[in-house]
Amino acid sequence: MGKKTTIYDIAKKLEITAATVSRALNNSPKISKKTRELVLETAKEMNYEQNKLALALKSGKSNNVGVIVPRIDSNFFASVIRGIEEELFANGYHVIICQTHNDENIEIENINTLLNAQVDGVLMSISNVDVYKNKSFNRIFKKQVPLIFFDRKANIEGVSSVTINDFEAGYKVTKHLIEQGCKKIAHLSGNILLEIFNNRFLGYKQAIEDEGIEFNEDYVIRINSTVEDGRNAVKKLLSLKNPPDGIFSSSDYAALGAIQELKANNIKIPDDISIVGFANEPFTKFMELSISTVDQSPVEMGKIAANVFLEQVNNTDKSKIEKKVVLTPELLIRKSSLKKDITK
Amino acid sequence: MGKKTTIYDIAKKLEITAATVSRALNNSPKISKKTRELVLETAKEMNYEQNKLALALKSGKSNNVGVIVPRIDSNFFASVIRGIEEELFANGYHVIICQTHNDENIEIENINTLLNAQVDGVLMSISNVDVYKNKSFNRIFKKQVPLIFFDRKANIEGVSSVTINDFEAGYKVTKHLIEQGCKKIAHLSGNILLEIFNNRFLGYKQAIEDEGIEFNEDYVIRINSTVEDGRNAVKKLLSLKNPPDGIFSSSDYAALGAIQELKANNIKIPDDISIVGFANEPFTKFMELSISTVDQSPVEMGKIAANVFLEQVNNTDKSKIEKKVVLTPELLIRKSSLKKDITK
DNA sequence: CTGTTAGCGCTTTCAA
DNA sequence: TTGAAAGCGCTAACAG
Repeated sequence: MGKKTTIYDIAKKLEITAATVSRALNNSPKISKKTRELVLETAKEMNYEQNKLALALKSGKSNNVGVIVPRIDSNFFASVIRGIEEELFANGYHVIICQTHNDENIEIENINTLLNAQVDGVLMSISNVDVYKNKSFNRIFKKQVPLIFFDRKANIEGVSSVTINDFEAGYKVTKHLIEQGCKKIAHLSGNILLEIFNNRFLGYKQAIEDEGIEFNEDYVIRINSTVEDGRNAVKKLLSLKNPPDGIFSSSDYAALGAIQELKANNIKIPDDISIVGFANEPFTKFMELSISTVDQSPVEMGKIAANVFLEQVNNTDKSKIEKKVVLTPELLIRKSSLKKDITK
Repeated sequence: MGKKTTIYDIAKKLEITAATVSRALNNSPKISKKTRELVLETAKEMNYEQNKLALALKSGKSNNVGVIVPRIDSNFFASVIRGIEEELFANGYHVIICQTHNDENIEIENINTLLNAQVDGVLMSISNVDVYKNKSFNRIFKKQVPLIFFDRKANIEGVSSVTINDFEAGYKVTKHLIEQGCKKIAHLSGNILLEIFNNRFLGYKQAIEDEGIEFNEDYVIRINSTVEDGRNAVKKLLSLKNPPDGIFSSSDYAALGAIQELKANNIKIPDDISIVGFANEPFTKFMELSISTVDQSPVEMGKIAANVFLEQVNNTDKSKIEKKVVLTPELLIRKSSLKKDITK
């Protein structure tokens, strides 16, 4: 009962050979209709189930892909994974999840164990910018396992990636704030070593310069994407001799913290200070004072990353495919940055 | 370069046999210190990496477990999965994610493909109450693959589960509303066929009866866990000749919709109507009018489910382990149900 | 159309 | 302490 039936069992029963059974099961053309039906029938009778492990060992394809993210319990990453899973499951792949918690050692370990498990590909959002310099990381290239970055990528030649245009996002947000009448715009940034944060910052900078506003170093505060850091950043900003009248936060959570702190100081939003976040976390929409933010279409990002992987893995000829997909961010203007007295 | 080195390669180089290499690599006691060191050394030199697939085929253990949830992009499920992954990765297992989108056919298909992939266990939150009656589902018992339910479980003898005490949760919430002075308490329920929703409902009913309040069928509305359904439910409630003064929603999203609709009708929360949700979704805390809710400690739930699996899989003797873990829900009282003029 | 054979990479008796 | 050989379950090349 615990023992599973193999193709040998059904071969023996039918007094044929395992190869024939295999052919029948796989709809090989070189088999008679009669035996095929017979095999299929008795296979069902005997509750035969294909052992994918044997197939995997034989073919060298596990039909598993690894997905590595900092953590899964953030709406953004969970949504990307949702997209990946939906697309890949439909193509016969399973998705193995790994979290790094932004720990470089764990990140490397994840890659190692995934490769040992013979995954057919790795989709990841890097935690550590320099991870690709690690020796273990190079196994992925040596083994020629398709690697696709999404969102937090490293810039490696020959490696595909799916991102949004963070520069454009930063530019759009800043432009929007300026159009709302803001002249002194602060920026809550993240780890500038990560491309995404650097690009958002560069977009911000470009926008204010394009509008003839002078760049002020004091207005740029580098923080983590947390509510608390957002609050602290605002404390710092308010203590400036010339505090800002607009804030572009690279994180919704920090934007939330900023709003809390501003309210605690009886500062009116958006009239005194307008604010825009980033990522379109669900709560931004639900607040009474809804928070303007940037949508990154994470589910679509996941689907596209999955499809880039599929292309790559199905690409038979030697030509290396390198695909850099850049999605257009969508600025969602909500109450936190929309002044009522402005008529456009 | 693309070809990976096997134990045969290193055996050949050292002019020993693959078996010896295997023993050296696995720290078998029956091997000389000298050859072991030699093997380990050249293994490193040749960049040897164990092929887990071969091991899996040989041993019948894949070191993968499947996790099946309705969808991954909800904070609750993502958090449970986070807990599962953290616990299982530390024990050498990989987590394969599957989503059902509440589609029974997909749910069955997920189970089938996971079993074919030879997972060592399945942790799931069921989408369809009757899924266990499906013939395919029974493969899981025939194969003796450990099965653990979390949150949305079916009541099957011999199957372990990790849940919260939903009855207690429903009871606590309702009692709290009564203590706040509510006398006419409505309940937004879910699919009553799922134990979790039925138990919350039963807790609710018990509480009002314990307090001498008459149960009113009109106050119980069965909806989906969405903002829109929450709004519609409130519309219905407000149209009653005797509308409620308190609402216990089995879903935070529905609670949010309810609040939106109440506000649209200029009804004061919590003074005119108090409201409590369920699940402690992040947004409930962030609203200006923060929403009272029930925390289910999802990360811990995941960790426990993982540990129940580990116990089960490591249990060598024949004795069936059936473990039904029931966690205590925590009522989080926030603004939406805390009347200022009440002094306790 | 079907059978024979070999092999994917590893572990594990059984002998030596 | 090491070697030889079998086998996990499947597929594919080669014969017939």
